[in-house]
Amino acid sequence: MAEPITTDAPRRGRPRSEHSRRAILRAASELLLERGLGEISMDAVAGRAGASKATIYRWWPSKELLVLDALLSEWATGTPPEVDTGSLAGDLRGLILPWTNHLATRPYGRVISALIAAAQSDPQFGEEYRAHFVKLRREPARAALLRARERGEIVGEIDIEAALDLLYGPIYHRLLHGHAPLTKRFANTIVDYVVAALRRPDGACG
Amino acid sequence: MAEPITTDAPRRGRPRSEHSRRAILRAASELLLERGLGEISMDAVAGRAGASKATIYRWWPSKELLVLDALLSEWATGTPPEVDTGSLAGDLRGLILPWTNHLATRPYGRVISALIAAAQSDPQFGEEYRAHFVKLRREPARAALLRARERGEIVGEIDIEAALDLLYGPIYHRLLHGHAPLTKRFANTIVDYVVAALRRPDGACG
DNA sequence: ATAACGAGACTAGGCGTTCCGTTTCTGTTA
DNA sequence: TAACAGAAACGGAACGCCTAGTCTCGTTAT
Repeated sequence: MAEPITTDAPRRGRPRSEHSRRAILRAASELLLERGLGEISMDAVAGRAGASKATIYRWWPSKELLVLDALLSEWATGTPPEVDTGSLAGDLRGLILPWTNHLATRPYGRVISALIAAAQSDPQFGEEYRAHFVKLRREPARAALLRARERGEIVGEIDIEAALDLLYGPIYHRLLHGHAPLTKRFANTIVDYVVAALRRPDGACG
Repeated sequence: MAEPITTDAPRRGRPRSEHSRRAILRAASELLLERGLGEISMDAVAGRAGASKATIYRWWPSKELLVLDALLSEWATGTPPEVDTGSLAGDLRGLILPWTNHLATRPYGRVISALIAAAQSDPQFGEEYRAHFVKLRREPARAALLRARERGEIVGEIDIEAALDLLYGPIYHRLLHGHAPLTKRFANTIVDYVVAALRRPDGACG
């Protein structure tokens, strides 16, 4: 995102300052944690980073995309480790528990909700956000569901996409609405419910 | 919200203009549907309503609370009809399907997400939002779950709050993230999953 | 020669406030 | 009954303050 062009030939002129790049991302990340997205200004980011706003806009097209880059760079929200525990419940727990803990211990809520709000009116940003924050999370869970189906742990006609929403939706719901705490116990309960729902999608027994 | 004081004695001075009040709420609601919350301005609301900003701020303390009042007044998001169909699936379907349809046919997403974002940094507004948009929806569903437990349709130790999140979370998830469509089929699938999960919370049979 | 850098002025626009002259009510006095 | 004074709301418009994003300038590194 920050480097739209990648050329092998040496560039002419003064090269980009790696020091500034890191300072800007760090400042954006710090301010994001202290306040929310709507409560920080580009002037504040520039001031804390010791950079000028011109430099920021030279490399990032908007505040939202700078913030997205800062999150991806500093918060280490990379692909979760994909472990195969041999059971659907174990696989899902391995995905959901660390992530839920991450969400609950940092002021993610206000940041994520501001990103979602920004995504509503800026389709390009929305696509970028979904690719990094939503789809990246869904794929390991989708793989776990497919493994469970191959093992015969879940049977019948399963709506995989709906099952993924059943898993992640409740977590996001509590994160964004804050009507109840986002505890480890809650995450475990959701995983239990999801597994139970998929084992008997029609509620029958036998 | 608009009438902080309710006195029976007639007030002195010029009374509040009901015409202006309605015009302001109508203008706010219309602009909200055409654009989002972040894309409308108080000047635009005042202009369309033929009112002055001073009048708006005379009765509503902020843009967010004006919008909340406009939604509650114009969008008729009253308490859903509480029907007792005799089965948990029927009760939940009666609650979820009309609401999902409502969300899908109007540009609710961008508005709701902006409200959620505003709620993150304004606790007082957040409480107001949750009371009207979240708690109001949860209570009939909670009642349906309790009826099902009394009937013996669901047994064992049920985490009612988590079950409500399992029901509403996926809907909000698709509404806000837009990674998949919010169809009637999806809502039905979620209800089926929830009922299946609650019948066998531990996944066992027998 | 080229291009990025920091500093800072600048534009454009939004929220919320304040002042102004006017309008519409109530309460009092003649 | 009629006039008048006070109270409070009204529309219009300007204003202060803040923020996103642009632009210019002199400087610095390749």
